[in-house]
Amino acid sequence: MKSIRNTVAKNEIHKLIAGSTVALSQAELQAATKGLCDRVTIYRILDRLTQEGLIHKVLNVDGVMKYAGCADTCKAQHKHDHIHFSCQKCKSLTCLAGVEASYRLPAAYTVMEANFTLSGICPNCT
Amino acid sequence: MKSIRNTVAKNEIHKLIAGSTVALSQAELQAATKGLCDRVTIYRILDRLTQEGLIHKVLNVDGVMKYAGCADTCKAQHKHDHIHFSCQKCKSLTCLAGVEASYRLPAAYTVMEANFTLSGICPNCT
DNA sequence: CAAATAAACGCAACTAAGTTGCACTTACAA
DNA sequence: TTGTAAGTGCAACTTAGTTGCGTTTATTTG
Ligand SMILES: [Mn+2]
Ligand SMILES: [Mn+2]
Ligand SMILES: [Zn+2]
Ligand SMILES: [Zn+2]
Repeated sequence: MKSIRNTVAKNEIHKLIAGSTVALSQAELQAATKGLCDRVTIYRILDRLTQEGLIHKVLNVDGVMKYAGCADTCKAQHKHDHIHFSCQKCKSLTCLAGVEASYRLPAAYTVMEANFTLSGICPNCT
Repeated sequence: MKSIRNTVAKNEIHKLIAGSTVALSQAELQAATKGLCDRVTIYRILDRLTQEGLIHKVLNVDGVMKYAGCADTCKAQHKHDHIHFSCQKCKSLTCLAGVEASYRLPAAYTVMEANFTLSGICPNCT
């Protein structure tokens, strides 16, 4: 059984993501931590936190991966079907925690994951 | 007024996209055309076709851009709010032309574009 | 507390997608 | 037919993400 260890870098990065209202990219985390650890280490920490179910990935509209903290309600059962919003002005990517999309697609499709992202102007930039 | 010219490469690539049931990436188009033109040229052709409103972009779940033909109904007014399906087995990305998602998000958000992609198993792979 | 060990890390090298600059070629309008 | 701006090829570059490997360190166990 491969155990997962706690390290300073991991805790710091988890705290940053959990305390952020917007999803963060590896580059943003690296800038925010300024030499705390190597960039490769950040990628590996993000993988671990994702595996542990503490954060979830969101692909931004520019193709760059961002990471957001899992909500409290997520602890019971992970479900990340909420819509995300990508602001074209401030470039922020936000989890719209409560907002889910409904759709009806032809059967024969088996859905395993949903990736819904709207882009436009966020409230802060209006 | 900058005009847009027709070239062999452009026509060939447009035909490939228009005749495909799935969205295609630059790499896939390059493989399908085998030395028709440089890879940079493919990127530039894709940009032009997009600008002309003949194709539209779809970001795949792996962060790679794919391109799909615009539907006939699209000629009246472009609107690409339909859902896309990304198959985890055959890696295909399909426009679900008729299928749109409905959602209700907090006002104060101004939506300009929608990017809805479901992933799972497509009918061909079931 | 000390030693063992597997997880975590740093660094260098690599891949893959996409972009840019510039000289050369070609579609097409005049 | 010819001038010219649009299109192309090639080399170089950027940025995100991955991999291999030798070294460090958190945690377990005696
Ligand atoms: Mn979660
Ligand atoms: Mn269209
Ligand atoms: Zn989210
Ligand atoms: Zn589409």
